Amino acid sequence: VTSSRPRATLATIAATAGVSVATASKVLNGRSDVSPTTRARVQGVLKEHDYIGRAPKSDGKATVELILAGMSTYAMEVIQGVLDEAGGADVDIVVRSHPMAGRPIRSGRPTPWIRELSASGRRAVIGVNIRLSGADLAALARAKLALVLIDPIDIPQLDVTSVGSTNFAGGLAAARHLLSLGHRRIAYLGGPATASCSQARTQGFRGAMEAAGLPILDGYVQLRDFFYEDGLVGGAALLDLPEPPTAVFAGCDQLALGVIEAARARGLRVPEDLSVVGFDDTELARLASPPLTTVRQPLREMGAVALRTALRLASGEKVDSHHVELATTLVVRASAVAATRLSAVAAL
Amino acid sequence: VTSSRPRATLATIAATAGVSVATASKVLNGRSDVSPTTRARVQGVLKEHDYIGRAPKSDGKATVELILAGMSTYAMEVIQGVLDEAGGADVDIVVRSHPMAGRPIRSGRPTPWIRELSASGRRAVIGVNIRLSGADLAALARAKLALVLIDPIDIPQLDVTSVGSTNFAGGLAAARHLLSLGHRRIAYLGGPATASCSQARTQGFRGAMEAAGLPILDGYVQLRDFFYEDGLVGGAALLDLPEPPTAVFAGCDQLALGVIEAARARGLRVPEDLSVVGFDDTELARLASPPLTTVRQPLREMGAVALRTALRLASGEKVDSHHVELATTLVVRASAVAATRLSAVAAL
DNA sequence: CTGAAAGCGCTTACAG
DNA sequence: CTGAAAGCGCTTACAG
Repeated sequence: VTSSRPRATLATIAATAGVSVATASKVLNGRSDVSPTTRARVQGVLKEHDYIGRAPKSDGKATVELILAGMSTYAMEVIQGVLDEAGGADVDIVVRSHPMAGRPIRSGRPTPWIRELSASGRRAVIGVNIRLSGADLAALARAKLALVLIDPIDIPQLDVTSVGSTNFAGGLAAARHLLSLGHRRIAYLGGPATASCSQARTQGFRGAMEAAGLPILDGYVQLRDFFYEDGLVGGAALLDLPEPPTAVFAGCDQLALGVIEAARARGLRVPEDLSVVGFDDTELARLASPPLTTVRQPLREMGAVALRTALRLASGEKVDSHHVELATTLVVRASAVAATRLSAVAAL
Repeated sequence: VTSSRPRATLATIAATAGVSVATASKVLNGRSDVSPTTRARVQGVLKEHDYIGRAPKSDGKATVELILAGMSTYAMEVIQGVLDEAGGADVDIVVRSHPMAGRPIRSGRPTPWIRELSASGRRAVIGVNIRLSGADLAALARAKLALVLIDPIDIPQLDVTSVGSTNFAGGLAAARHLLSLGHRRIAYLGGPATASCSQARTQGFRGAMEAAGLPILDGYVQLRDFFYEDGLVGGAALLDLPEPPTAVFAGCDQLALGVIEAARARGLRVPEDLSVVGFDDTELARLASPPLTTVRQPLREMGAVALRTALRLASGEKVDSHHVELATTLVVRASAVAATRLSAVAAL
């Protein structure tokens, strides 16, 4: 774990392995005319020194790696933002998806893909909805790779740069909107309590209800995951309550769509019989029927900001704040309307 | 447009420009101690020869470029498929989005991004929903870059490798499904007549109707673009017909969602009052309310096949067929149901 | 199977 | 401002 020795050259590799440069070169290139023992020895040294060959032509385009916890309409917007910014900044973006990257961390060793990364000559890396262990962070630092996290699962840490959005304010705005529409029986269907963005939204909701002096009824807060299926079962649970809500605030658009479908399956119409507000404002919200009223996270802008920040970090600049939050805004479409007299009265 | 001269070396550049290698090197690296005239001359020669420097170390991971005509849930599925396959094949994928790349072609010069591409040492390129001019193709060939197109806009050409899906069979299956449900007044809302995939779907629809001995009523075929907004206005046009359809087959999922929303805006329920079938089976279909019955294109598999093919091409292998089509399948969900007695009777 | 030697493509310190 | 010369990091044909 030497912090910063100069890039290893074939000559030093050869010397360390006690062979000629010619032989080392043959091993490197997988030629067949090398004895197995020699080959093994040289390969050992090669690996040990993290040999990566001659420095790449510097005038080649910089490339930054974009790591997704999985593909989704959410990820799609972020990618779009990063790509747009990359076009202007003249950098290449290599995308990879690691479905495991959002899961809890076990070991103390860096995740395999971090090792690969250090050898690949990237300028920086951007992680979306990802969680990194201390070992990962250390490996990245050792490889001198700038890192920016978008909407990190864990609460923003001092030693990682991250960009998010104002989730608390967003939760507040969603609940207030429903309140201002005259709803009183408002339920919340949220994502996992372990994700920091999710916690903030939940507290925003609670805050608004409290400020309005309204109680949160029994069973009116459901915390699951962020998927459509969770919306389906969470929505069902809410609608099957003895005293069902007249409005549901869902912690993301997929959850909201699940609620809408759960309502439809019960013969309930949205927004006539049930108002629904989502969160994110991905493509899904615009294309839903009815079009979804939702809290917009500026995902494209978040992608663009992440890339700009990563590039700045990579060129050695200090960054003002290790965490920035872009503003969320309420986008009013058609899935939430004024509470009917009936339901408003029923709530008294 | 020389077909295949060896990679230019600095020595030949210098000779052509009538300077020493040292001077050429200085120009290449942007050193200041070169006279403006000399610099200009050398730069001219550099550009003329498409100078790209020493061949990159071959043992670095291969990287292939994925070019999208734009970001969408369709593109998202394809990316996912390419990424999955890339993980196994150990190649990096750099993604770029060129919103213009699907537009009609004007000039006889290669598109700017093709020029950049040749210098970047990619192993191959995959284009999604893209159209390439002869000049583009020639530039790619000159750079010895393998190319595979996914769902090309133009009819598959002999000199480009492409992968698509059985659009005609898909169109046929969609229409037959509606027919088997007892619908008679079936309309078609399709994408642009200029896209070959779109033409095939349209003909599939016509074929099924013809085989059933049913006429296609006046105004029952609407050809627009593939966007949600087109579904909205196309759906409106269809529903406002004096004799509106009882079922609509839409040429893609976004169009179908537009139709569903157009119906909702008129107080019509899907599927009770109107059956809708889509095409593609992107995320949108699964998450729609009601969940969309649609013709599935195996977009992930298409991405995976495209990458495998591109890699094979890049390593000099011949490929059996310059165009392969993966099978489409009808996915029955909830947006299309049996025609009500009323509408079935009305159609007689 | 190994390595001395020639060579390639490039860069850089330096003399003019 | 230019280029001859030395040098770097690597590869390859070939002698042993």
